Amino acid sequence: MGANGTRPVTLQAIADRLGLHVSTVSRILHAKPGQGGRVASRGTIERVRRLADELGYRPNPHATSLRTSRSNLIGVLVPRLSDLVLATIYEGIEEAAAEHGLSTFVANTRDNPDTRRARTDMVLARRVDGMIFGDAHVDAVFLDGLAAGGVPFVLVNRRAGEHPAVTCDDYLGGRLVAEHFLDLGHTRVAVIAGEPHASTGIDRTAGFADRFREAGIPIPEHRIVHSTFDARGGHTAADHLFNGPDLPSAVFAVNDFAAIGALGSIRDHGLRVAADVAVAGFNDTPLAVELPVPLTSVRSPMREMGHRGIDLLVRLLKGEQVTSERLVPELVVRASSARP
Amino acid sequence: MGANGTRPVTLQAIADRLGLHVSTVSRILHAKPGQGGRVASRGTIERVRRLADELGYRPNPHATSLRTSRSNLIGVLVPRLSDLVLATIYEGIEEAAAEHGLSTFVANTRDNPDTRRARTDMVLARRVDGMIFGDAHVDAVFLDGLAAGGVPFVLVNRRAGEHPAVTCDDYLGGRLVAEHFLDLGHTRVAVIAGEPHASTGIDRTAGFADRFREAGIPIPEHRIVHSTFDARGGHTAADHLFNGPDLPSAVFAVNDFAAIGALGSIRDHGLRVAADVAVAGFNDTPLAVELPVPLTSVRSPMREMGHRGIDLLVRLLKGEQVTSERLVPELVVRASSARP
DNA sequence: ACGTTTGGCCCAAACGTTTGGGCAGCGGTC
DNA sequence: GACCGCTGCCCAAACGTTTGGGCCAAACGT
Repeated sequence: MGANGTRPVTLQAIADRLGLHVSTVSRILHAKPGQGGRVASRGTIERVRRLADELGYRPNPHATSLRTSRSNLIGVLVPRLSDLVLATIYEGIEEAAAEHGLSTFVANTRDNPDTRRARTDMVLARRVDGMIFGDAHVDAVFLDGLAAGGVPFVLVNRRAGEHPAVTCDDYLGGRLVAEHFLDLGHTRVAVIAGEPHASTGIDRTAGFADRFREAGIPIPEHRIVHSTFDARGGHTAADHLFNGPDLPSAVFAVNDFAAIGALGSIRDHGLRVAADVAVAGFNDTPLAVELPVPLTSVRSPMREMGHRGIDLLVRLLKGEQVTSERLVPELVVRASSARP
Repeated sequence: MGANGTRPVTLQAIADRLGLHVSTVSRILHAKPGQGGRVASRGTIERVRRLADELGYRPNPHATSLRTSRSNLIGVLVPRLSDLVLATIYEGIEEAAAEHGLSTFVANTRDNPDTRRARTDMVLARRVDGMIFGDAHVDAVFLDGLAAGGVPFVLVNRRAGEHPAVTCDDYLGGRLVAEHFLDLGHTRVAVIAGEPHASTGIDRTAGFADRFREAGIPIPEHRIVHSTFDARGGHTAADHLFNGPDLPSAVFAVNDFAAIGALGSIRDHGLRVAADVAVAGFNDTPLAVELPVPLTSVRSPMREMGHRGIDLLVRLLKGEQVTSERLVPELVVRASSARP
């Protein structure tokens, strides 16, 4: 644009100045260096290239998209960008997209079906080439519908149905924490399990619970409590646990922020972290290490997930067959789960 | 789109089915209800409208943009979305943009001039109608150039030069904290001042320092230390303060995350928050209240800033004269600055 | 009965690209 | 010297909209 500036320079403008046809200029500026057959004479190519960047030629993406019906745009839907986990994943997506010459379009759905529907429509109306969902619900009915409609997409962070997804191996992550708690001799453990529709929470909880069951210590239902993925949700859930008669000696929160909320609750209940109750989180956000009692957490490759998500989508758009990927997590032990 | 799906329905398709001309259909579907002169007969309008949404007509934005050279796209640049403050502001931007029928395009610049330049180019190449910068540097040379180029933009969060900006009244925020520390009787205070190129850090620090100077207690240079805006940066800066011989009794970090990092440092130095050293942050992020020692902080209307930013930009795009806005902050006192 | 207005619609150009077909001229082969 | 295959370029259509202008018929005024 440029209200005061010169009109943007077009292929036509370049062609006119050089006495060439617009199509010739188009081919020249288009041909990737490595391409096969030469498209014009050495000299012409040179002149066109020079003039193009002397004039600062920028192809008009709308014209291109109109003509080719490819927008090089990717729509990304996340529950909320103010969730550090998703924001970090999105940073990975953006980086990788830029490497592929793609631009991304991100929208918050708040994990709310109506908003998701509305935002998806908006994004689709923009004629994106494909989508990435970071907010999948395990019941994949929405996504099934979309897939049936022929929209190419991949999932990140959460899996759903058989749709291609890049996730952390959440089940394994849960097992790692369980293993650690078992090592410490904990038998009365609790889980702050996140939202029931998110595969992350489900799988992390399942891995954790399975490992304890294998150790002969099944976790009673009332010690597994759902929550939102933020500090406040973790606080509320932990209140639930600590108001009951059956105090846990260790708590696994499936998300660092929920864990921080749990720390708040523990404080409010006059208990001491580690000494009275061990706490572990998930994702190993940068905050974990800075907390007054540093937080044990499972490191998940968030940025990497974004990268892989784009890679997967790009392959999908090329028509390749793609399969889900599961990245491996790593337990980082800190003072919040020190040996009592 | 829709690999398997039907071709998207166009104006032409609707026109053909109804024996009308495409231009007629265009006008009908375009006319906002409240518009003046009728554009077609009642009956025709009805038939077109009905068929359009029966077929699920979606205007092709590329064609529209090509024709009108308006994209209804806004480019947003932020240092990093994984900074909760910016992510929250962006959520506000997105909400407000959606209300105006605009879509937003966000990119991370990492506060790095080269990346900023590159991302700006990319966004401009997409022919956005306007931009919002959340990463302005006080030396506005980059923005001056852009403005000279005729690109319409506004700033949020940080101000720079005379460019229209929506900010928090950071200076006032700094004063509020100073006032509070003075009330508590602190005389040896320090500031973790953020990055020297960000107006937020500068103004908050200035407000704080000015108030202390007015109270006859100028703050020595060595107790004002710069830092990045994240936990690690705050930690490092605080280490600086607490490794010296001249221990402060109160620390103002211009950002909650830096404050959290300071908490980590205080812990490492065997000091107790509040009892030994008071701490205050800025932004009142949701984490502040959950910390083991809840954090005193200045609440800034982040989401609101996003809203106002879009409003300002929209007015600017309409050609109106716009002026900067400064939203008022509020001090929230918590245990981290309890009376010793 | 005859000009003039109005309602309702169509025409065509334009926005900036991409791309399948051409069509000259030129160097070589038989 | 007829033929072939290049090289280097041009032509024109198409993508889906928007929009200034026009045209026809009906309604209106006197």
